[in-house]
Amino acid sequence: MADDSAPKPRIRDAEATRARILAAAKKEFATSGLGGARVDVIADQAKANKRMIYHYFGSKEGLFQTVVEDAYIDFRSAEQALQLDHLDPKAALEKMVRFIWGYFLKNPEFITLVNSENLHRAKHLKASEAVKIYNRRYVDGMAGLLDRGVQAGVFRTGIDPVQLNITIAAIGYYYLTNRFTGSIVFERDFMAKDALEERLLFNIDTVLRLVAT
Amino acid sequence: MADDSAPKPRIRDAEATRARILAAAKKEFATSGLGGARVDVIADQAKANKRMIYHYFGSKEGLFQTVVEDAYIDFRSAEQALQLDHLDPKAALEKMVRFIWGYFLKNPEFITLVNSENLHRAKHLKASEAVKIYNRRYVDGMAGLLDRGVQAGVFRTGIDPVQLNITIAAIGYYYLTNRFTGSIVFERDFMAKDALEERLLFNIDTVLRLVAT
DNA sequence: CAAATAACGCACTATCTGGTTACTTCGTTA
DNA sequence: TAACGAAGTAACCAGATAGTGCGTTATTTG
Repeated sequence: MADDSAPKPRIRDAEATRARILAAAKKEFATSGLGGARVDVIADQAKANKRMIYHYFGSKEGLFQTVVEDAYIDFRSAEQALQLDHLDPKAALEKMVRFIWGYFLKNPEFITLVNSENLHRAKHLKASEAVKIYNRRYVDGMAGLLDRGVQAGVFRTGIDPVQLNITIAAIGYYYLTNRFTGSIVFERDFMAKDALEERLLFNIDTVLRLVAT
Repeated sequence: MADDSAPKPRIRDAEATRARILAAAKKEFATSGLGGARVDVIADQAKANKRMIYHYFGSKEGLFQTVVEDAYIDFRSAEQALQLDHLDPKAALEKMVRFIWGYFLKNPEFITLVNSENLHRAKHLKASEAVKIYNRRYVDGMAGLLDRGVQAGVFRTGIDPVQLNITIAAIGYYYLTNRFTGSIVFERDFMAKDALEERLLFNIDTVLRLVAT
């Protein structure tokens, strides 16, 4: 491991090079998918040599795997940082819906990476124990939130936190991942400011009605 | 156009060859995406010659475009055939949710094709006027259904049929398209019979609560 | 039945692509 | 400071890949 606190800038910097490759790969894989992505393009964009990619990641698929795993962990980490405990259950749930929507909106690569990974039947994520751990913590948090709501008499009982989480993600994810075909077939601009705001409010409403007593 | 009622089987059959290519292409594009799909594989699978693909469709992208457009029209056509008018509004809406879920489940290629098309920013669907027409008819149908529900006093007013339709599709689509990563991170088999049934019921509940007065 | 038309297929190519070989340069430390 | 390992690079390769040129054969039609 490199010394993060090294004061003098190094000309040779393994960490930095690795990070540049990862950033470039994330972009290229997100834009073109695994099959469409080009290793040469990634090397160029990273201002690195193609040989370095194979040095650090072994293969194109190895690189893809790292990109996908990192993206997943980033997402769940950001979620974890939300601190919903001190909010009342309804407010906490609304904040969660807003957060997930905002994350998808600000990180469009996340969505296309997840799509790519599912096209390949999640074979790159299978190994990752880290992803499971992060997710368990998240589901527990959602279960706790639902319990609090039931105690407070504002949520109904018997809601599966996993189903609820899937639905919260779904109503944002689907709208955004299919914004191109959606804008054509429904003949409206899915990414217009008003349209985005309208969708978010509709989604908050959907979720609150779903859990209401 | 070929004569469908031709009594004697033809060795040379343009229609049939075209259809075989289209079917093989649908499968290959759905499995590997546009970038990952191989023209040679499509030709093989179609028991046709690669030359025929270029004869009928001009290019790999031209073939992809036809596949995507056909898939879209198939979906909306099936939807149109539902005949919801004679059902009471709640039953009709539930039938719609069940239909869309069932369609996604039985036609997994549809989902991956739509994902691919959105990865490419819907550039292949842009030209298709047919798709828009089919969709308009569908949205009108949904609007009519909502109106009927309001008249009958079972649905609330002010629901945008487009938002509702997006949500109905979303809660099924997301679950199914992300079933591979979902099964890993949530540590349950998304495609188990029980899990599928549970998800469908959860979704019907979600939609009925969303429109309830 | 002859000629035209359209379906079909072989064999080829220019280019691309993931991956590698062989080498140089830098930074650290014994 | 010598020497050793790690970072970095350019040139290269074999196989793959989208796309074609051109000839052949079946079907239709005047």
